[in-house]
Amino acid sequence: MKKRTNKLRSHCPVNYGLEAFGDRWALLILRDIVFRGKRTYGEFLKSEEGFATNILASRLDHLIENGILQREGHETDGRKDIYSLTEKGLDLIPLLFEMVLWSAKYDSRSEAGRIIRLVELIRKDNRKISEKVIEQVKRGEAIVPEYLS
Amino acid sequence: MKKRTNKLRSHCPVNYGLEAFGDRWALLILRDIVFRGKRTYGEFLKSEEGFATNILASRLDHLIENGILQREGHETDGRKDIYSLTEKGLDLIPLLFEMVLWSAKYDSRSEAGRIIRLVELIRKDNRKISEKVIEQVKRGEAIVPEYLS
DNA sequence: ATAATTCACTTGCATATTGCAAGTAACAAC
DNA sequence: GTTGTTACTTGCAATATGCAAGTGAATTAT
Repeated sequence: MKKRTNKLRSHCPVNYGLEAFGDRWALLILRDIVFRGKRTYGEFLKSEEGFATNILASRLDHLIENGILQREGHETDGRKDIYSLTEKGLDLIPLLFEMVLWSAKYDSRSEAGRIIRLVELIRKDNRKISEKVIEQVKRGEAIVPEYLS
Repeated sequence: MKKRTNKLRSHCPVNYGLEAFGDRWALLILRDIVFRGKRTYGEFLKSEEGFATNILASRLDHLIENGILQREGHETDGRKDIYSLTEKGLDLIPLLFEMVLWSAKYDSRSEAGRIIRLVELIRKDNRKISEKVIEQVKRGEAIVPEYLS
């Protein structure tokens, strides 16, 4: 992916977002934090899409550089780091949710079928459910279990 | 970009979206249709981010293959094609708007500063303003002029 | 105390994508 | 019929992707 060189292609808001998280992997990391409560490199590695180790490392760094993720050492295991969303990252939850809505509508085989209740809540009031989920994620919770059908 | 081979990495809704439009150029095309009323290859080419001709062609094809864009011949000029959003593509407007909100908040130099009224309307009720804008875009209108400060 | 294992990467390299510059075919203008 | 425009395609160099193997630090097992 294009390395950030302190010079954006433009300051258009869509472009800004694309440069911050717009590739085929970055938002999957955010998804795994929000939906599954994942926090470590090893957990992220175990996704159904199959991250390459160097790509995962590169994307984690990119998200940190863009202020969307933060990294801190593990409490008791010096080998591991813990990744979490910053405020800036948490504010991407409504956008993730719009993706869920869109895909639930247009992918007939979507796994969104397993969290129908969440999809309904997003459709009803994305802003409201996002605020609730932001609090959950701040506490380190995974939201999928609560909504599984 | 990864060529679609009739096999998605997964049917996760976030991944589905990423495979449909998740690279650094595709959503800029949608932006130019929605915000600027652009319709032709030549108009898309003239963006501040600077599309490469082969990349633009490739992304247009990809969006058409994914049912997000449609192409029809120009009424009177056989050299040109007219691109427009399908229903599936129009349904991405709320997501584009969430990107605008997010970037307006986190990019201190954001051009979103020029469409403050639209940003306020999105923040207030994204779904509502999106429905209005979808109708405008269906009529081929560009929304930026109406909201420029 | 030492050896084995785990975790988070890095590295080398083959393959794929990106994007520049030039070129092409169809069409419009003159 | 000639010239210019539009939407691309092509060739190729640069860059990114991703596989497989390897590395260092830390943990666990002995």
